[in-house]
Amino acid sequence: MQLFKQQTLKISNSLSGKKDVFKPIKEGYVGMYVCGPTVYSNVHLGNCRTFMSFDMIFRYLKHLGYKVRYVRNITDAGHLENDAEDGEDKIAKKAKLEQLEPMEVVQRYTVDFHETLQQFNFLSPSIEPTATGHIIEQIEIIKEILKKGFAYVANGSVYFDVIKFNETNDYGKLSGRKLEDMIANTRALAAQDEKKSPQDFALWKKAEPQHIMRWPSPWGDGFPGWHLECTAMSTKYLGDTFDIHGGGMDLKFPHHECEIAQAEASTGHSPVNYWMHANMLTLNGKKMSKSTDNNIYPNEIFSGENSILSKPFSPSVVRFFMLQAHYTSILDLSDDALLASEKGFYRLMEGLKNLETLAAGDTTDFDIPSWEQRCYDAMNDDFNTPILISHLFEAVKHINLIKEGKENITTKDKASLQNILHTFIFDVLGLEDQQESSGNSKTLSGVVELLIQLRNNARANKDFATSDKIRDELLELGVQLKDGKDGTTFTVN
RNA sequence: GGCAUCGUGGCCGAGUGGCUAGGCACAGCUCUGCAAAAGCUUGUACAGCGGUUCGAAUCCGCUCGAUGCCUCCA
Repeated sequence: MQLFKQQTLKISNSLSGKKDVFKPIKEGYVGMYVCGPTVYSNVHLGNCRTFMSFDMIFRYLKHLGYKVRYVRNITDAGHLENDAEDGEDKIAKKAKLEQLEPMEVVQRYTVDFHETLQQFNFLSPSIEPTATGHIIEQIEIIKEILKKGFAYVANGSVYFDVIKFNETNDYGKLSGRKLEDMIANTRALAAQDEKKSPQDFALWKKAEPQHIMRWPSPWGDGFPGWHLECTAMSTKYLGDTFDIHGGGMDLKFPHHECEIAQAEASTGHSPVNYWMHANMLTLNGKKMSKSTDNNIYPNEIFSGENSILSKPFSPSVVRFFMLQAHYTSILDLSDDALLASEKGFYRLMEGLKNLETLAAGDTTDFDIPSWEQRCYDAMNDDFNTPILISHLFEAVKHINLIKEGKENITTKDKASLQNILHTFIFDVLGLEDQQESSGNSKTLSGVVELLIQLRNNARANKDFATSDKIRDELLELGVQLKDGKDGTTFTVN
């Protein structure tokens, strides 16, 4: 069952800039941390893509037999609007706006987040820590960084000293930036007096009297900086050095760069072996963003209530659509692309159903073991789901040929094929056959079967007016009849 | 302005120094009472211009274009 001993997994590592062979720190175990959402509004589809990519990665690692501890945080405090003096906490700002308690805001959007992810069939992470639950840990790290001399206190706030850090370490190694360039290109911001250098970032911010969310600290009442929470929570649950750290591409700089700096400053060594970045989902060719309103919410897609798409699309179709692109590529959402994915997805599900009904033969005209290995090869090559899906369609093609009587499969191979397909489609890709789960299916299929019988009787009597009427009217209701070699089947759209 | 990524056939989207991606759409054929479904076949694409090479869409350079980051964002 320890497939990882047979398969060589390669991962695109943003830190090395290459595809590296994955070797966990402790054989058989993987520690993975992914930056979760800031719960100050509903998750939009762009957010979901990142979490979906890591859900797929989590699933595949588990499938390979690794014991994975997957930590995905909830940012419920400390996320500043900007680093300027008037920096305001996103949660607190929203709370004032809506006349709610900050924790009420957090609760509302955390629930929304979970509900949305559930619809997409995400697995729960092993631990889902919150920033506010780890204030003590964050203060401890700040103390440690101060002790090492890489931070300074200014007027009740604590800042990370980037220039000092860069003397002994490499600030910018993840994002490919040089500190000199950054300094040369810094825009002159007003009210930066507290910071020694504009590149310095807050570890702890002093809370102004009107600030609602505040905690006591050795430097006075305040709240932690955004970058720090991920350092605190990742190292608390995964150790000072862990295997995989993931997140959206847009967090690479400065967020992840700062995480590296904080960890190296406090512990003296690099916190993460493999940095993974999921690319953006775009809409109208532009990145989805809460602040620019260029976004679409999952529920708007499921319900069809939006101005972009011609019809509703189910969560599995959306999931399939996203998995047809590699997670490191930018993907653009469009009606045409979703329509194409929807048809493809139904074809895949249809193939799976057809497989169950195949009659077994004496031989198999389809090299299943080598095909299976190609499926693994695709996933081992940096989780290449588009290639995996193309292989799945290859299997569908064979299934249809067998159904047509043009190829054969033995009982044993049929079971094996069924097993492999189920594993990849449902366990690894996390897709769901939503027609199956749509309830009432027993009644419906009974009724349709009856109509099929009536239609076949009519056809036998050459009463094509009746048979076509049954066929066409069923189609209008969304039931498509399919005349095959061994009788008639149907699908519901 | 700086850093980075990308530019693939009608659309979406993989990939590789020389050999079929795949899905959707379109066309022809097979099957069918007719369709649909399914199967088969065809399309010969890799932004432009140079260079390296026996050979490049794949490596290098330049040009053009797009996007991301540089300020909050997955």
